[in-house]
Amino acid sequence: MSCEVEIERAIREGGRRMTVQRAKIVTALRHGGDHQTAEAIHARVLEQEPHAGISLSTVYRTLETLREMSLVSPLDSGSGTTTYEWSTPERPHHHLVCRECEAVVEIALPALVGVQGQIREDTGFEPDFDHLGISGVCAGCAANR
Amino acid sequence: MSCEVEIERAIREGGRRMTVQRAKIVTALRHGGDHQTAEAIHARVLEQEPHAGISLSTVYRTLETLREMSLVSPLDSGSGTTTYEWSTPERPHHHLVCRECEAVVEIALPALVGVQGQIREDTGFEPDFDHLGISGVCAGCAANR
DNA sequence: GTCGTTATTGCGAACATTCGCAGGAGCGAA
DNA sequence: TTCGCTCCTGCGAATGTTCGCAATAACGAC
Repeated sequence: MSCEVEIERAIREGGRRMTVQRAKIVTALRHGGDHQTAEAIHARVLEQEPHAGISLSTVYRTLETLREMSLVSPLDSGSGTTTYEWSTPERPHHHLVCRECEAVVEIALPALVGVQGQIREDTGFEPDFDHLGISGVCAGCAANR
Repeated sequence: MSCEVEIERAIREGGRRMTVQRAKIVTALRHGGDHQTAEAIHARVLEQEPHAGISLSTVYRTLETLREMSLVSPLDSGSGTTTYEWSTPERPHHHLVCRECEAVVEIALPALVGVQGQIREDTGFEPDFDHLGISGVCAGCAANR
């Protein structure tokens, strides 16, 4: 999923429509770096085109649509705000979110594939293990106690 | 942690105070079954004592306090409301939350202990793996597509 | 190009949760 | 028992996010 044209085609599949708003949100997401909040994406769109008049609701709805298509991954940072990043299936990773300082560390966890298989066999449930947000306490905060 | 007196002692440790509000919330939690929302706990307290005048903020704050003490486990059901259950360290389990029908299935995942060890070794991060909420799609919803 | 269907948008209200503040209450010390 | 410190509470406002609705616009069919 490297170029905007491919994304447009992906959006059209399944009866979805390509709109100017969606195009702008996708561009903002892809050029704005990782872990952006909905508010930040909204601001970025308005900044580049002040008369665009895009609404925050639309940003949220588009992000939800893109998530359904596995194009973006939300990350609940624990502090009440959700951040979003463009999916990178070629580089699967998870996030360790510190409950105290809210730092986020990326980590690859290939061992989870086994757990995923176990869940599938035991229950038939298909877990979303491609982008887990794991909360806990980071090394720094643990030392500070 | 079987009886209210022990809980009271646990709360007092660490400079916390035992209040009537906290006692009522603990009772409501322990007698109200699993996976209650803050609103439900609040309602249960008021129901048993209509003149108690306990506020919803206090319910949220008490739940947060109890979570810090690992006495309750929150579960984000994905639909925007969080449910709470009394911790059962003697019966460790996780929750599979279906993204489509919101059904919740409990599952034991002893294999996660290995993953926990890997995270700890690689990063020094101490993950909260005692009560994970794993989202995905349940067998029924997967079949219905 | 025009038309009709219907997905999508913007708006404002609703929702669940958190926060700031001033008053009240718990608990240790005397 | 009283006192004082400070933790806790209730209130109302603020937060981030979702929802309902009417208006708009995308896209396939002709």
